[in-house]
Amino acid sequence: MQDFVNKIVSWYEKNHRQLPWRETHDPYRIWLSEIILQQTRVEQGRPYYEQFTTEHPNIQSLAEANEESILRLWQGLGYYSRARNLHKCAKTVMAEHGGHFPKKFEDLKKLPGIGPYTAAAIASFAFGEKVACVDGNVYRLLSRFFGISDDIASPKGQKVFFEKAQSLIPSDRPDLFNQATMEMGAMVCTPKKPNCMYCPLQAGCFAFEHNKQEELPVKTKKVKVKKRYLHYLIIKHEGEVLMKKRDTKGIWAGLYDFPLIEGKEAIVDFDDLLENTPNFNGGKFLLGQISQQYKHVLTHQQLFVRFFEISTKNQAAFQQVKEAFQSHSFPLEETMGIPKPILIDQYLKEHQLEGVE
DNA sequence: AAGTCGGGGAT
DNA sequence: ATCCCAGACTT
Repeated sequence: MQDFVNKIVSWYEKNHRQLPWRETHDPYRIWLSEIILQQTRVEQGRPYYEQFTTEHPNIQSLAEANEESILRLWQGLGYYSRARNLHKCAKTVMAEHGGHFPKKFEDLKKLPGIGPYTAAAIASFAFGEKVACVDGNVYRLLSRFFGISDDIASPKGQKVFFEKAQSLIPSDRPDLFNQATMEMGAMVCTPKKPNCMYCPLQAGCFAFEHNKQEELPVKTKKVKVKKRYLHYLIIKHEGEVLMKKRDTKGIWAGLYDFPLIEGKEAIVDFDDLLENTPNFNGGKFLLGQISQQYKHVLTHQQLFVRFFEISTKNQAAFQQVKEAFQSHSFPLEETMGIPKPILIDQYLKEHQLEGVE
């Protein structure tokens, strides 16, 4: 299969995109880019990479930052456990590895947030180790070219593909091979309507010959989408608003949102909403605007969300509600710097949250 | 092995 | 609407 390697590498050398993390061998920057790019498109991740490297040019800087500032930088990227593991990993590298990443694939894999793919990427791009990167692009490319129909969602299938890639990777410039397989998958061997007419691997491709581009790769994993009905209370008092840090499990872990009332169905007016809300002295609050219902779609959940704006001039009542929801009070102008789900951030930006006082 | 975790772009 | 993106972690 020397031919496969030669074709793909020479295609890469002529056609690849210029990306900032390809201009360096700094393991810190390569690691950072790989974490950002997990399940994330290059064009979505790129500005975050620029922000992170500007703000934290080295791993020591990142390790010394506090977690909330990292989450704030990550805001909008999703899969926030990546950000928390990023920070944890930086601290581990500083504390246990003298500020230098381990160089071996097997050792890299032990660090938080670094799995088989990311370990292979760092080991090959930063340190030249001969270990194959197998991401979604590579599954697709290998599956189609070689006609491999193992399920890429199963550990067994992942093993098959890793071993196939490992059998192909050349000792000379393994990093180039890894970049090339991923770039081919991203630019030519795309999920829908692959560009077979421009593909240097067209001759010899199983899927092209048998017209099975749409059936490969095989992926069984099925996602069931849950519907949830969220009712946020935006409670204000003298220019301050209550916000609550979310638990470390579930969606948006570690981010801030508002006091939340969740129900099995949508609630439309204040009376119904506050009926089941403990410690809420309705008489001391002024009920303000009720927002439209927003539909926020995630991979596993459909969220139907409505915001209820409430204010009070009574300090004691405000304190009482604050404690009832185990929330914190922030000056409105400080909410900008707090890490939030994109939904909350957009609502805050669109509604200056003035008025009702 | 199955479930969970975001937001957005392409089709 | 559906799929999936330079996947990893938890149960």
